[in-house]
Amino acid sequence: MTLEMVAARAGVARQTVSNAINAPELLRPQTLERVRRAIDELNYRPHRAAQALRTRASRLIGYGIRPGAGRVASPVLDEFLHAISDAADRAGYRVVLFSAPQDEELDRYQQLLDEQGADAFVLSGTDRGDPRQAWLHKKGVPFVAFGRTWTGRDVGDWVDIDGAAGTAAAVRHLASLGHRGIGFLGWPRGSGAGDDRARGWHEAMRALGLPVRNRRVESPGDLGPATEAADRLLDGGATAVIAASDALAVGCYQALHRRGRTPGRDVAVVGFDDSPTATMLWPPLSSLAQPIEAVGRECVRLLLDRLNGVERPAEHVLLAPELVVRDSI
Amino acid sequence: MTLEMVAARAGVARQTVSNAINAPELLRPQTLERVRRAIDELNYRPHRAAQALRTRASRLIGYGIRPGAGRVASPVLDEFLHAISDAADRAGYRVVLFSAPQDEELDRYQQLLDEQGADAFVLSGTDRGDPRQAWLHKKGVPFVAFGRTWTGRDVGDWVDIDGAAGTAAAVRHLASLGHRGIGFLGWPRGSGAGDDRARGWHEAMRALGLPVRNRRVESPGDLGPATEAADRLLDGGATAVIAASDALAVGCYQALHRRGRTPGRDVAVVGFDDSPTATMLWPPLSSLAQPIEAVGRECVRLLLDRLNGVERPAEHVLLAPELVVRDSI
DNA sequence: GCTCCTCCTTGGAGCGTTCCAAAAACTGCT
DNA sequence: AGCAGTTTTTGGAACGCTCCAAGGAGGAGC
Repeated sequence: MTLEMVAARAGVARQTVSNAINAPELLRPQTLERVRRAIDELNYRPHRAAQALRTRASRLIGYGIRPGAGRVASPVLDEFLHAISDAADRAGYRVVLFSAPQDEELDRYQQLLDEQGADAFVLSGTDRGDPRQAWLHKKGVPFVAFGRTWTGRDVGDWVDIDGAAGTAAAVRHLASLGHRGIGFLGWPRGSGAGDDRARGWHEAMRALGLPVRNRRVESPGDLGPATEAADRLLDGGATAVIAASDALAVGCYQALHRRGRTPGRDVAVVGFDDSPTATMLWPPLSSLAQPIEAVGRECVRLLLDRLNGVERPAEHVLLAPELVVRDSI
Repeated sequence: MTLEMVAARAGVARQTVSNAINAPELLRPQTLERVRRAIDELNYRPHRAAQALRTRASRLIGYGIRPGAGRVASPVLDEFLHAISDAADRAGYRVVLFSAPQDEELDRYQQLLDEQGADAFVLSGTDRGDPRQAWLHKKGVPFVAFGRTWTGRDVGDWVDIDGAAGTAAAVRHLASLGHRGIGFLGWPRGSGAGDDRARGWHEAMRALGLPVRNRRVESPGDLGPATEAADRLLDGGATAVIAASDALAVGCYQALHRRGRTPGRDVAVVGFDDSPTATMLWPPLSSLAQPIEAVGRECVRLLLDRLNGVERPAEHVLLAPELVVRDSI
């Protein structure tokens, strides 16, 4: 099925059919109608490779995945991919996956560009000093990142979760219930997202005039270490705990159980991520849900700007997580 | 960067460079060497769209995702996508995502075929009577499914987790520890995977001469219902419980806690899926881990056969889950 | 030195689309 | 009806690659 065949059926020239699809305003209404009917009848769809060859645009968005990272990589990747793929689809783009082992990451991006296998990229799992942003920016390749580089010198568009807004909202919610001893159970300083979430807690506490001294603890790991860190908060008399992740919140649950206390009834606990685990705990864990769907949509929106040649300074979008209240409060 | 430019540099004809890449055995060693050097020096990579146009093959593998399904859709999708994308990459293929809402699913597959946006498909989330397999088979489109249709009339290749082998292994493991009252906590009859897992438990029990009467319960939902179902097993004196999923196993944990009993010490509990939640529970839940990575590799292996025109009857691969023993046993 | 044969290399054509410039069909006005 | 100006339609060329059939180089045999 080609343009030529549609053209024959509609009794017009090849180019006229092409125009009917790409620039319908050029056709006389009755011609357009005739061509459209032929397209429908034949169920014609343009051949993507031919379009790509001629227009030098693949209409594909590259998404590099780091093999071996396995299930720990990013628990939300799944949903994020759904979201960007869905949003891209609506704009006529598709997401193509490629493997990008960390040691030859940039080479793989280069390869995709060389073979014109993608017009743009979506990055995720960005961490402090990720080289990809600067590299892509220098090459003038459109891209958007889910996550900041935390260097303060971001050169491209990004969308991220406003961790600070999330923890701050949790603080305010807990304070409105009468809590004054609200602790923060986080990771060691140095990680961008971790520090951000801690900051939100800290600022909201100060804004409310609540004491922060000895109310912040750091856990180097998820299970045992988190339990010990939570112990310190509880020893200090905290009546509520906000954790930087659901996994850390589980540590707090353990610490409470060991003391014969019950999350929710005795001490309020709030996690972060709203992972599937949250509803499986008892009592169900309240958590800050990341609006991943919205992140994906925003990423694609920003990317489409670039793909359409819109000139504007780098845009940064922060989306606030939503506190999902369950019985742990 | 085109073939022509590489040819100019190597002092040969365009076609010779193409041969150097696609049929190196046709070239005299010294010519090949010369061409290879030119390719390296210029960092040449064939333009995928041009290749696709000429060879009528996009070297893309389509993966349809059902939008809106969200995080519940498939907890393992993430890892699976990594695996197939990685394996495909090694064979020069890439995975392209497209949205396929359930109500117009086949149309979307058709669309991709019409625009030659993919040469083959990987299906997942197949359930009883999934129409996609038969449809693709009729059209002669290469595909492979992660999961059976459970109709007994599968027309194409598939790879699946051997649920029965998993639960059977769990039964044998528990029996070897001296358990005789081993219960099965499953879903209502009618789901392919659920019945399969129940069957493995049933057959292994009988093979070991252990009683199955009143040892199988069904839970229509995850949390409350699962706890009640587990209660019935415990009332019946079961000393070990094998659950059809980690979520159900959590129900069993609840039932035990309510009775003041401890999983592992008092009653052994085994889940299925080895989800991230398993390690976050206390005590850490033993579970049957699905070899998703291997499933992905096998899927791609089968698919490549078809893409390379290998003629053979449909092949079905069953991969056994691995029992990950933690403190809940 | 010539022919014949084999092995290697080459130019032309075409995949299906869009760009471009030119032709054709209209329109309104004399 | 004829003309200029505008709108609509058209055919040729090109994107970068691989297929195909034909050309050239080199070696064996006379």
